[in-house]
Amino acid sequence: MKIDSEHLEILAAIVEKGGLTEGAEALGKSQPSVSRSMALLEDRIGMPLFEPGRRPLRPTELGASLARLGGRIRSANQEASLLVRRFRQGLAGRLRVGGSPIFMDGVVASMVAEFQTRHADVQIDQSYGYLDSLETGLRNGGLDLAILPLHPSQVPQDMEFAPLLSGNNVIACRAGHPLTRARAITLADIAPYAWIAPPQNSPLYRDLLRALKSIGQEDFRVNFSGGMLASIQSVLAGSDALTVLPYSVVFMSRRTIPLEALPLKIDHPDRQLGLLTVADRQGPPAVAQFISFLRAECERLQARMDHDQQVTRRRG
Amino acid sequence: MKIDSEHLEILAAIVEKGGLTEGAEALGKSQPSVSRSMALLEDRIGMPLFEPGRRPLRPTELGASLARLGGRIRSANQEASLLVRRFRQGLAGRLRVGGSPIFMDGVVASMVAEFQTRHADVQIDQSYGYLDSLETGLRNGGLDLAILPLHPSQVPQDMEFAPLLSGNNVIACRAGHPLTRARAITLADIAPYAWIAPPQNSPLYRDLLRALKSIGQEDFRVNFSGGMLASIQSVLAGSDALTVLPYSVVFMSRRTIPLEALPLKIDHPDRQLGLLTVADRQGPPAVAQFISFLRAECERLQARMDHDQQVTRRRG
DNA sequence: GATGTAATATCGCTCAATGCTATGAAAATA
DNA sequence: TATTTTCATAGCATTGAGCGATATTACATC
Repeated sequence: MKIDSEHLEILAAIVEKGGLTEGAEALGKSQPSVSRSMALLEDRIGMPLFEPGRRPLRPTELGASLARLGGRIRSANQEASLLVRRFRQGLAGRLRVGGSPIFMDGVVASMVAEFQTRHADVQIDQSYGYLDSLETGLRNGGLDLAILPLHPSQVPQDMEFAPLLSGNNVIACRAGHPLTRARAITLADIAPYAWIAPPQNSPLYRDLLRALKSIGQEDFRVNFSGGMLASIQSVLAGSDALTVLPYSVVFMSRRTIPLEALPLKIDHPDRQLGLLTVADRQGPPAVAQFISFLRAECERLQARMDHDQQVTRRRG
Repeated sequence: MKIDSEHLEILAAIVEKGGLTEGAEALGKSQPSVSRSMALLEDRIGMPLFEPGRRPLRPTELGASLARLGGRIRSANQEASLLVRRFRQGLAGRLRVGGSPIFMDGVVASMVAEFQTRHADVQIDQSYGYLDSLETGLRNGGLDLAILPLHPSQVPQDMEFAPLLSGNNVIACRAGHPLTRARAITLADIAPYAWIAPPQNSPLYRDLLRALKSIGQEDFRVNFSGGMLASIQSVLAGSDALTVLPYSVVFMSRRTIPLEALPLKIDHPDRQLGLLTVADRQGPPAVAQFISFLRAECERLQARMDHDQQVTRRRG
């Protein structure tokens, strides 16, 4: 025999409030409605739930026991309502974000930290990849969101790209690197130093090649490769090696890792770091929350970077 | 916004069984029914519960979370069903029993112990009283059952009395008491010994007076009064005092307390120890269980007592 | 790919349950 | 006893659950 959970919840409210009328009020129902519900329940289980002929309706032993269970049901139900509300507001849920490694590690991760301090119940699953894998991830539903540098022409069919930051790269080195003391840097100045190479298949690696080509350096020596950002930062900080990084990454790293960008104009690709999403799919609300958060954060970051560059330029 | 608990239960079943069809089967409902229920729930909360376009229907993050809560509701509901079933069979519940002190302590308590080893979930609230207080207790619903010695003419209006044991009293003393060695006891033999008196307002006290009168002893000395059975037993066992007790109490006590009944015919009242209940009220099923249990136990006890008395008589 | 199979969604229908207001009955309180 | 409070019942409209029949869609297998 299956008992209607709704009935148990009503019973719990009545017992808790100490009377049918008050219970009905607490439930937002009319008194006759709950009265009839209880009569039906008593009929079904074939036993009295309330002591007969007592006016402030008092439960029998069985009624009290069932009310306890009804209370458990009620609390589970309330928790469910709460959960739904939080999900709707994007304050709970899971979020699968994929992106290019350097940018995710160097910029996005700290924003994730900030986001999670505000929305503690949003779980973020991060993964790494470049355009191809991210695109398929978005298409098959394995990703809600991709973050990567992209040229407008590269945006796949049926997808939307929202720029977050300018994608210009710089040549990075440790703070206090000999080259930072030079007023104007020539090809000959750079030649002696070894390079840290990003992953071979990364756009950043192609950027490195292009950048060096643009300043006339065709031949270069690589002394470290294959590392993710944390490794690159360590090698960079502990040696005189050079590498190519998005300016935003260098900028964000300054607090903890003493890096500098060489004041050297390099040919940077016409790309922007941004968000790639499937066009007509909004996914869980937490995605929208995260996106708007990211945009706001990046806007602030961009402003700080612009301001910083102006100051540097004026000084230089 | 209130979520239908039934929907959460259905969701839990679907997620647990890994598919809508199997979930429906487990719930004993048709597949279209649960499909529509889920569609309705999705409509209400305004968010998808299942990943779109997956054929062995897989829950979204939200769906899985709600399913967990649905599981809690389901288990509470099942527990409720179980509870009702146990109540109906009299295997659970609360039982308020009142009775005359000596008999409750000396006979009923050990039967309660036996009853509870079989029906662990029946809680028994025992109280003490005599006819008047027991009757009002039964009438106002404070008692489910009364156990006391009663003469048929004393049975109140609208109540039923079911005899359990013969109510004859005996003069009790410690085993090895000097009087037990006498072949025939005379009034002069008894005269020197002090008496333990039951409570002044108890029927047993009146029985004591009557018994002594019947054997011609008008004057007697009381050296202990006011004690409940455990005290009486201790005083009895540790001294040469005498008292009047129902034979059944002496009989039941023999195992632990070495008592004997004097082979002396006393005028015992025409009463029987039995159950008093309100006529047209069956109360909780546990009452019926307990009553039938008591009757069986007392029948066995009566048989043992009869047998024992025959043997004693033959020997004596 | 094409096709067959299994899983799910939709439709049309009936019936049970819930909702309300109005009102009656009974217990508690004065 | 009179009055108030509290619960039960009646009547009626609406919603949702239930079913079978059937359409649709994803997955599997060739």
